[in-house]
Amino acid sequence: MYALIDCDNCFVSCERVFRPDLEGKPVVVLSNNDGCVVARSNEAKQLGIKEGTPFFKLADEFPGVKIEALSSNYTLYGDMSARIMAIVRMYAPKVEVYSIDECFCDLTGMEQTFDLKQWGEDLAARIKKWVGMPVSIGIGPTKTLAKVASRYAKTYAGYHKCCVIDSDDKRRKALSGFPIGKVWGIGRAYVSKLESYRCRTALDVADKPQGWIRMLFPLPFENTWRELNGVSCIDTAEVRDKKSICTSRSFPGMITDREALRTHISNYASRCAEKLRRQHSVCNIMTVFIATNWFRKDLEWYQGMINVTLHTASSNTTELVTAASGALDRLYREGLNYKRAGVIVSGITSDSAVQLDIFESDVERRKRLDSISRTVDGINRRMGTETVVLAAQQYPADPKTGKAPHFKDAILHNLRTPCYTTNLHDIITVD
DNA sequence: TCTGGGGTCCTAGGACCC
DNA sequence: TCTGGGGTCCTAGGACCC
Repeated sequence: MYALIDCDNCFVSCERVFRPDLEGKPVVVLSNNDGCVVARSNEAKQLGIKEGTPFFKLADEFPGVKIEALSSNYTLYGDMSARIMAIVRMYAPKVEVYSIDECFCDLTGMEQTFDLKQWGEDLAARIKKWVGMPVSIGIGPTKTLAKVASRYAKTYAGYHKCCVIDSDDKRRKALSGFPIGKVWGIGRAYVSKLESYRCRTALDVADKPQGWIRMLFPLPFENTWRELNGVSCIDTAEVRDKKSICTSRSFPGMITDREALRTHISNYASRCAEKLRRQHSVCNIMTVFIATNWFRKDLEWYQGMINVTLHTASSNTTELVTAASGALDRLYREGLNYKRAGVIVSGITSDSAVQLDIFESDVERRKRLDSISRTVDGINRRMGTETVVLAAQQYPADPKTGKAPHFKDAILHNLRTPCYTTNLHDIITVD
């Protein structure tokens, strides 16, 4: 059996722990640059606010409605998430953190000693009490069915935050009331295809013969079908190294200047290098892209993407920033208004087995650069991110303060709440 | 005026090889 | 007139997830 522990409206609930005044109100949390709605409270969902709605459209779409909007505060959400996962690990031996707001537990063998329904209810109550986060727990013989169960636990108060599917009767009953589009692994495109075959509920799909599924759908869909029928085939993944790592941003305004773009690209490359080193990896392919604003139909649209192959796989900041900077020069076109850019690294392997380039002329230089990057990581860990950066990463100084702004401040977040749990200056006071 | 960021896997098609 | 069969690698794009 598998359990899925899923936070209810995670980002909104994190904020409400420290802002009880937000209880009962429609609350939304916004993406970077306060762009789109990425999380909604139940009240906001009931109003009909859709995920992904641009923030600036909310006022038009819901005139006269008071909606509380907050910038996203990933430092806070990440810390709250870590606390929740720590509690789950006290309850189950095998935990797979699936995303910031959910995790799977492999409950194999626990059925014999635990009443799983009670186990789930206790865990949900514990998380609520210790962290303040409401969670819903679904338990079933496959991960997909655990997901189905968690949705029932979330929707109906009668389940006391935990729903268990532990018999074929319960499975069929749960699936017969479950819209096909809510099934894990079935998105928009499959829904319209399935509907054309009169499949509306999850049970309609589950009851189709395997040959029919195989003929009409790609391979991964067959796994979903099996899982709906109680055959587990999505196993608990151990924590794996990333196969690709991306750092990209949209800009608050638009950028035309090549050097301003270069500063951003350098920071993305540097951040990718950090992420690589954190998982003890190196990469030998780098993709750099820049794009203008897709939504501005009045301006020229351009999207450019370039792959760079590194002769020797690397994770040091200097080499990756140099590569990215060179790519930018090949991509850049004069006179355009750029809105988005990013760096993706792939061809990722372990840093313990780097194949050196036969023509590498200066192996010592490479070693020095790697060692500098490791030292900088250490300083930034102790003293705060971006304490030390390459000159290429530095933004022009603010004329008023004389200080160079940080990369992390290059995005807008006007409605940001404090980092209550990670910054001593932000700790809440009680009068 | 203002429209996010980070992943995975699969497939189709083209270039190339024998 | 009639033009095979078997691969690899790469890229672009689409599907899905959070």
